[in-house]
Amino acid sequence: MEKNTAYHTLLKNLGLKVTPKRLALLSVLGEEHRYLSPEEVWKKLRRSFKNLGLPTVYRNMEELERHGVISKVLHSNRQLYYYFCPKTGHHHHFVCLECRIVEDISVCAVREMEKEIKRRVKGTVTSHILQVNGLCSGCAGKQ
Amino acid sequence: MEKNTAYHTLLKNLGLKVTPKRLALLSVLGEEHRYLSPEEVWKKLRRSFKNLGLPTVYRNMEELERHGVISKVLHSNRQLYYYFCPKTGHHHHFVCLECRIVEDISVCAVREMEKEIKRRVKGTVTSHILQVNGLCSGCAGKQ
DNA sequence: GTATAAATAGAAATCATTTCTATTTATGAA
DNA sequence: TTCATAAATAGAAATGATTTCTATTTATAC
Ligand SMILES: [Mn+2]
Ligand SMILES: [Mn+2]
Ligand SMILES: [Zn+2]
Ligand SMILES: [Zn+2]
Repeated sequence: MEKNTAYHTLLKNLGLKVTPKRLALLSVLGEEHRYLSPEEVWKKLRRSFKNLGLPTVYRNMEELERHGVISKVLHSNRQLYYYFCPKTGHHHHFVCLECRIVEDISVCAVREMEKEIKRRVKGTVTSHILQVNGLCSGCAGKQ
Repeated sequence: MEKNTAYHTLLKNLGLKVTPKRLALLSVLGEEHRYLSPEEVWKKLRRSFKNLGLPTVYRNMEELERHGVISKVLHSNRQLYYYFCPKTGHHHHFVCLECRIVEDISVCAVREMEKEIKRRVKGTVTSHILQVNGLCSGCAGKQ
C-alpha cells in the first residue's frame, strides 16, 4: 500500500508518524499562498474530519515549525500565523497585512528589498520589522 | 511650581496629562538600557506607589509606543516588551535574549549589521527577524 | 497479529492582556 | 484660588488565544 505523496515522504524524513490529519494539514498549508492561523486551518480541516481537536492543529503546526517545514509570521495582533514556503535557502517574506498573501524576497538587504518589492510586487511597504537576536559579549562569555 | 524635567516636557508635547505615575514610568524606562515587560515596570513602580494598577502600566506603555516614545521588542515568548530608545532617526536594535540589553545599530542592511555587531558589540548573532509589511498591489488598489 | 510509543480528542486550565465602572486627578479658565 | 471638565486611574472582572492534562486511539516495527 503505497502512499507516495511528497507530504508522506516529508513526514517520514522528519521521523514523524504519517497520520491522515497531518497529511491533510500539510495539504491545506501547501495549497495556500497565504499565512494561516491554527484556528483557520482547524476550520478547514473539520470539513474532512468531524473529530479534530484544535490543540492537535496547534501542536502539529508548532512541530512543523520546529522542523523548519513551515515558518512563523509575525503579526501585530500577536496571534500565531504560519506559512508553508516551498522555497529553500535563506530568504525573506513580504507579507500583506490585508489579504495575508506571502511573496518570497530573495535579497536580504532592506534597501534592496524595498526596491524589489516596489518593482516586482507593485505593492506598498508600510513598515518593516528587523531585529537581530543574539548574545551580547557579556552573555556570550558565560555560555 | 516648575516641574522642569525632560519627561514633563515630553508628556506636555504629546498632549498627555503630566501625572506622577507617568513621570515615574518614564524615569524607570529611561534609566534602563534593557527592554522591560509591563509587569516588570509595575513591580518597580510599586515601590514608590502603593496603589498602582497593572492595567495603568499596560495602558501607558501602549500609549507611549503609539506616540513613538518607546518601541516594542519582538520576543519569541510573545509577551510584550518595551524599550525607551534615546536615539532618533531610523535605526535598528540589537537585543540580547539573555540579559535584554539593547544596542543601537545605525546601519540598516542585514549583512552590514552583522559585521558591525560582531565588531562593535563583540556579541553573537544567533538569528534575525526581518519582515516587510505592507499591502500587495491588489489590496493597495482597494484603499 | 502484537507491543509500543506516538498521536489525538475533549475538557479544562492558564495567564498575559484587556475591559469595565466608579473614583480620583490634572488642567485651564473664571 | 476655585471650579468644571475631560483624562487618568484602581480594582475587579472578563477575555480568549494558547497550553496542559488524561484517557483513548493509532501508526509502526517486529
Ligand atoms: Mn536575512
Ligand atoms: Mn531599517
Ligand atoms: Zn546579554
Ligand atoms: Zn494583499
